[in-house]
Amino acid sequence: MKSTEEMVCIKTIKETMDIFSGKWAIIIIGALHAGAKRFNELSKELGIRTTSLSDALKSLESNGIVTRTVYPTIPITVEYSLTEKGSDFGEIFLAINDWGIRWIKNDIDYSK
Amino acid sequence: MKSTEEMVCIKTIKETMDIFSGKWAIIIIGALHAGAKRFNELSKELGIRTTSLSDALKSLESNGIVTRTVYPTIPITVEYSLTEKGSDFGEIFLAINDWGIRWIKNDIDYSK
DNA sequence: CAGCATCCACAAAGATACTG
DNA sequence: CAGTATCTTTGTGGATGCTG
Repeated sequence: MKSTEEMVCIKTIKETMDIFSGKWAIIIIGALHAGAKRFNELSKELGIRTTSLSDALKSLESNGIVTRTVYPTIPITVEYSLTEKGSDFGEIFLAINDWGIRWIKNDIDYSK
Repeated sequence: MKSTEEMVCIKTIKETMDIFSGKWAIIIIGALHAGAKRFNELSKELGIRTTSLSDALKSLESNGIVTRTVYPTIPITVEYSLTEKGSDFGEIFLAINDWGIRWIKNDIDYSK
């Protein structure tokens, strides 16, 4: 399906952005875009408090963006990964990333 | 420039999202993507208070996303339009719109 | 018409501490 | 390890009214 100006719908954009509002949603999706990660991995990599991360992941899970998988190890291991819906959002994530590379001037370390 | 997983940079994403955070930034860009609009036009079309709109437009202007043009009519007329930088973000806006059409179920009225 | 000033409400995020 | 509980702080947006 191709975008046309005629198909642009403010209401759809609003609802979509509601899902991804919040400081961390898109960052988390970006981190998971490279592959599944565990709770504490995300917390450390992104520099986000466990409280905020927990809230954000719950919201993303309820919206069908991420999947939570529990491994009954001791101690417990929990892995988060993108659903198809979430992975499909990766296209947007990459577009944002590209835009940032084009227009934001900073010392870019692609390994971070 | 093409995106690759290796070029993804969390820091860049964070800075980019800071520019577009807030409830209205991306909505406003979407509205201006179809062409320049005046202050009150935006306010009515988007259902946004003048205070919030004013703040959002100032932020976007300071980040080089929109241009403010004043026409010395009586009463005064002010028109907002996207800069090249802002217009380039339209690609992301359309991607978000497409994603919403694919995954958000609602009664879509493309004329709105 | 295009805002600004002011006040208020609420949500989101940070800090610290604690648990199965 | 993967969270939850609680409290505090901050920020963003809404409401109302006024001005050049």
